[in-house]
Amino acid sequence: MSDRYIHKEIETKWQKSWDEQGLYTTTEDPDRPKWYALTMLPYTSGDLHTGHWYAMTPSDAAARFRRMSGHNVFFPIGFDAFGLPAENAAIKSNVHPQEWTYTNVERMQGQLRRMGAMWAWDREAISCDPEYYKWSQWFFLRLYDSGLAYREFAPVDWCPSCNTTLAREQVWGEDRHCERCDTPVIKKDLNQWKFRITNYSEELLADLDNIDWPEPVKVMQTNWIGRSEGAQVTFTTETGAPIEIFTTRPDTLWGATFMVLAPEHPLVDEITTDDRRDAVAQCVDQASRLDEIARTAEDKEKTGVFTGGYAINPVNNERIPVWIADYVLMGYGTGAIMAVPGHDERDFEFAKTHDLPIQLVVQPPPDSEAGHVRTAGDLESAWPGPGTVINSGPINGTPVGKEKGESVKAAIAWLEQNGKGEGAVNFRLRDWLISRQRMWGTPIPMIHCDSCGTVPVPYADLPVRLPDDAQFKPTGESPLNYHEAFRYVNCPSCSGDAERETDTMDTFMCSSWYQYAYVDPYHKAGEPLAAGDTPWDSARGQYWLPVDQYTGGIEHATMHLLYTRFFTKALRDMGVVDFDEPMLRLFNQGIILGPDGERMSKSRGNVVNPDEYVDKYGADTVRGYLMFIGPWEHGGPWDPSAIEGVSRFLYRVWSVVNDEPHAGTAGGAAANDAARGLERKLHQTILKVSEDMAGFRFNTAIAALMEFNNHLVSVKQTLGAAEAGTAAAAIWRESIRTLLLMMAPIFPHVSEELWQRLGRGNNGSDVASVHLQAWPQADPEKAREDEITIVVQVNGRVRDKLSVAPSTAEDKLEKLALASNNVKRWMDGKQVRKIVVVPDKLVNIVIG
RNA sequence: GGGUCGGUGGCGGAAUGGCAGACGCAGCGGACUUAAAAUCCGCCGGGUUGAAACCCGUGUGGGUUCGAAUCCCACCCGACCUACCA
Repeated sequence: MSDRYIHKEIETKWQKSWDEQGLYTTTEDPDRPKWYALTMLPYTSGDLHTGHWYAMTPSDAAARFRRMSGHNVFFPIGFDAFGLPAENAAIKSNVHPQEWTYTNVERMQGQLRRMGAMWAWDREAISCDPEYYKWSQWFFLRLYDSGLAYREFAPVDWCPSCNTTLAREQVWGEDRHCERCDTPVIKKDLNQWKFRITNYSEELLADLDNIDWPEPVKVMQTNWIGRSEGAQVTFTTETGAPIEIFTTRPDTLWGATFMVLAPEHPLVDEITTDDRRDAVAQCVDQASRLDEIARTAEDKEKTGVFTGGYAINPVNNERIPVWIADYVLMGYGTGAIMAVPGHDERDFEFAKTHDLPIQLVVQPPPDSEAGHVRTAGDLESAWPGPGTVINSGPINGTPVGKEKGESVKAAIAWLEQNGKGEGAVNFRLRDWLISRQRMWGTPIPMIHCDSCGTVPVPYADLPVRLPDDAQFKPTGESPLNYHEAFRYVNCPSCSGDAERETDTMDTFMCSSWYQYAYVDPYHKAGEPLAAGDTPWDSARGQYWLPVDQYTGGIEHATMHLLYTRFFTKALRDMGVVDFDEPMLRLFNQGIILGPDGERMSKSRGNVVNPDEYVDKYGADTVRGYLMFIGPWEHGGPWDPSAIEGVSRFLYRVWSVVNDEPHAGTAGGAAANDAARGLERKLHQTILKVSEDMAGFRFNTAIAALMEFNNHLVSVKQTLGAAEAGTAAAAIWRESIRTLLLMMAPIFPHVSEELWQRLGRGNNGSDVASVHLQAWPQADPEKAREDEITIVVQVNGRVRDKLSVAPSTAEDKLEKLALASNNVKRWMDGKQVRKIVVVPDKLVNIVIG
């Protein structure tokens, strides 16, 4: 073994040793408080990139810190293994997705080991394993039994490049593009399976108050769920058909001068008069193709056509025309609106474009910018603001507030009294579409039978296995459709000819419950399942669940993080778990950027390969560098020269701890002073680093460790060579041991190596691992300064400094300050008006 | 358009009401070396200065306070999210 720091040697050595010692095997120990630390699982892409290192190694440091602080920590790892890239690779190079996936898993396992993280490999779970997905299927059946899974024929979002439908959450941006390939989606009418996440809208919103999650995620989920209060009102067509509408402004019902239906609205056909049929058909057609055309942001002109039909406004029996327009969305509310052009900007614009009547029903306050408005004709734009209700029969004179208030309440009360409508709450959240027309996913365990209808696969028959020999043709239909042995089965109910569902599940289904799978992966492997089973060992689940600390990127705010919350609430209602939320605390790390400050991407050529840097500097340096860049939640650009600083730090620590100092050069008083100074610095550092580690502030923790090491360097010749048995020698030794303990979570390998060298007995035997040691405790008495600096200000400007003992009395500080020559000079004979004394900090003398 | 977060040396950042710039990178000077690398020591916001003292300085303008990078108001700039949501 070399006396130099050779990272490659020690990192491989200790990774192997920790494995052999079983340092990170999981045990349920009821005598110790548990801590479930979870980092978002990687997809089996084939390569662990810098982003993974940035997400995972600080997570590991936090978990290690918890462990040293006395918790029994569970820090599992696994793979999200189903999904399109595997299937696309299969189409391209004719390898089975399974082969592609497991080759990648193997490679990534190796890369993950190089991080030196405390992964619980004994609880690894891979989502494409049949013993994993049989439970995904079990969950599907339980959701189906609970009425939370249903099949519906409806227009859905389709990605023409991925050749599959998508959930609403996977359609992003103004141009409504696919979340994974950026292709704009189109609409298709298809029979698809959905989960009733909307049953939990209210609870998903309310429970955000009970979890310690970052505010941005809470805001994004709140907006996504999109709760709005208002009223449901029934209009009637002249032919007698009811048109339900939702409005947040029932107080403006008397100002409705026309109605607008979404082009896909089921009543469109019925209400359209013969003379308008061609124009309406053309508009409907155009709307259905709208998503195929890349819409420009400026093109906001409201297009629409008159249906020829009329409806009766229930509040005043007025006959108003019914239009269709694409600014009304079938997916929100009821797909029909009352248009109040006087007080809604979109309606106003539409009315102006199509020359429709405008009615004023809220008189703007005289002191407002619309104070001059007396009639609808005076309006230059809609007035959505406050005022007084006018032209509205029974609710005339009610004040309209800036927020929803009295006028809305009055309108709802009137509607309810007269049976015309009622108060209602509407959500933006849509049900979760989980069908995918792809092969590499969990088969949906359903069978379609001509005589029995849709029949669930019996629990005992799970898993419904993916065939090993499916053909991959990008047809837009699931390849399982073309696999006869898979597709044609007997009906479990009547034994007649039947067909399997050939769509597979969204991979977000697998990750909605993976935190539970880790507790006891592949539970009941090889055994038949029943509805009453629990998907993991109950004792293990009781001990570990729920997740105490989750870490991961914010990009999952309205996908995975919403789905897994829904899933947990559904499981609770099925009696599978007894808590409401899957992850009690969440931390979002930032994004690591390329050296140019841009997002890393192959096309930009700014991708940093972590393996290269691990080879050059070692895993400890890469870990430390990533944590030293700045606050973890900020992310930031990778700076190839700044990593040198962390590397140098480790070499300096190595030489401080490992290299013999030159023969003693100082003794007596000098050594005693230096020892007292070092002891103080040591305890101050413990305080600082403990706080920072607990708060994920790794950057300042590392800065404190560096500072402490610099201090050690400066006193090494004095103390490191002190005679054994002296107090000075004892403090030196305690200091370097404690430095290694504090470094262990961030720099696990080099800390272990130096810890062993330091502790090794005369016979050369190893001591217990540094990672099994307790986190050091600071003694505030020892951290206390003997002498502190008090700043003396005159009119808020620093004019002098005093050195005094801590806790010096205020009046004494005041006297000392006034006695200062500098202060006298600046006072220049002026009157003292006031003296502010902040104990242990400053004295400010106000003159003038 | 709406929302959230942010703006501090050449750079990453520290300080969240009390000495602005901890820690590190880059740079400059020096030691060691035949030389270079590595390492070690010193300097390192601007003005002014032989040096000290002093003055200016945390996106801009105003306010609160004995005292503001930090709190409040308005504005400018940037990042991210979201968007015809009735």
